[in-house]
Amino acid sequence: MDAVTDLIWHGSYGSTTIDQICEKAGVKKGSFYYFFESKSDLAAAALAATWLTKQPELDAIFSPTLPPLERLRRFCELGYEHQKELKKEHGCVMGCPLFTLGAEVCNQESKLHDQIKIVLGHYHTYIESAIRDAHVQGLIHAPDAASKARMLFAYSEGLMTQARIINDVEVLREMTDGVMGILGAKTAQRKAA
Amino acid sequence: MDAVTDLIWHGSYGSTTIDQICEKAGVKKGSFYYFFESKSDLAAAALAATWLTKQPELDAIFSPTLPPLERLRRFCELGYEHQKELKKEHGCVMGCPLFTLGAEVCNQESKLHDQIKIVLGHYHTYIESAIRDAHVQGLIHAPDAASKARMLFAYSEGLMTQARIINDVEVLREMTDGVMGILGAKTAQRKAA
DNA sequence: ATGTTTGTTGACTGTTTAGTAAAGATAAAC
DNA sequence: GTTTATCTTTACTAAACAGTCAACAAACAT
Repeated sequence: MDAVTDLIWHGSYGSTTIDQICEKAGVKKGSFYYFFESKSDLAAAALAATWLTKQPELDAIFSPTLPPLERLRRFCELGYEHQKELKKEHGCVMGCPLFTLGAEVCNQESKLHDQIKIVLGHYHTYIESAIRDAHVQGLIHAPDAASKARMLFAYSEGLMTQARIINDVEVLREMTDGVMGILGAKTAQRKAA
Repeated sequence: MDAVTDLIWHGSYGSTTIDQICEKAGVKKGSFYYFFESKSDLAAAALAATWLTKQPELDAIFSPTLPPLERLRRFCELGYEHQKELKKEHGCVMGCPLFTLGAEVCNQESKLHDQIKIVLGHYHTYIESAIRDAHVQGLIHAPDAASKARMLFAYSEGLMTQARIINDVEVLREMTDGVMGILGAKTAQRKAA
């Protein structure tokens, strides 16, 4: 699973072959087919496994005990730090694997596509919940939390993907300000003034 | 070129084979290699050709004779209408081929990647120019037009990609309001009030 | 008419790929 | 210690794949 994650992330789903996966994992193809029935099957399993390790981290960041805007700020900063590490390690900005992969396989590999939609939905839920809390607490004006969440989600994923395309992690430093700006939060308003 | 555009757009770059391209184009493989030296070469050429047909359209939308916010509004609405047509025709939301493809091939196919960056840069330029004009005319407060342009770009491309992933064109209807909101333009402020 | 350029074709090669199946290993269960 | 279940490997097939090349056709210039 680590092997397939690395290979897809570095290259793409389509450019990753089962032979490559097996070689990287140090496993023969027969073994592969003993556990998984196809590449998409493995990819979906790897996605689910990755999510299980990410979930506690995100639960901590989006803990309701934290001020809602602080949750979003940490989320943005974590994304930046994470990508920075990946760039150091792999030499290139990876972006959000879910989004990149989702865009690639959405019209083929429906099982994998479904798995991606589920995990992306989780991320969306975190964001929407933080926005709703922020609105209730009067920190921002966002009567339609779902709509604002879609905006934030599109922006953050778009920025991640842009960072990948131009291979520059520094564009992600704008994410916090960008998100706060979209929310009309005070930190950004103070800055604009 | 039409064939490769369709195939990549519907599926992905990696899942598109030269045989498929030739079959769809009604051409034998020998002819293909007479004009192009590889799949990435063809894809880059197709991108450049598509851009040449798009450019006049965008020049019209982003004409300096139009009010700058009107340019952006039309840009968003054109994106929605265009995707709606594509959905009718192909049965699925295609999103922005440049962005999807760019994210897929950025760590391989450097020539194609370069071509993508060039065309994406053009789009960026249109947006930034409209923002700068809007700021000068006092329609919005955006002293750093480049930064705002990056935001708008990330948001619009992110939303396009999201539409592709969830195969729903209706999320794009929010783009105009979203863009105006990010810009802090009056239309959105009025709505929020 | 004849040679030349420009393009097209089919038939081919060798490689990579997904996927299979039978034989072999390992270790726990009885 | 032998059976059984769980894995692992080797060796294979058949299809898909990229890429080549000599022969063929059409247009066109001289």
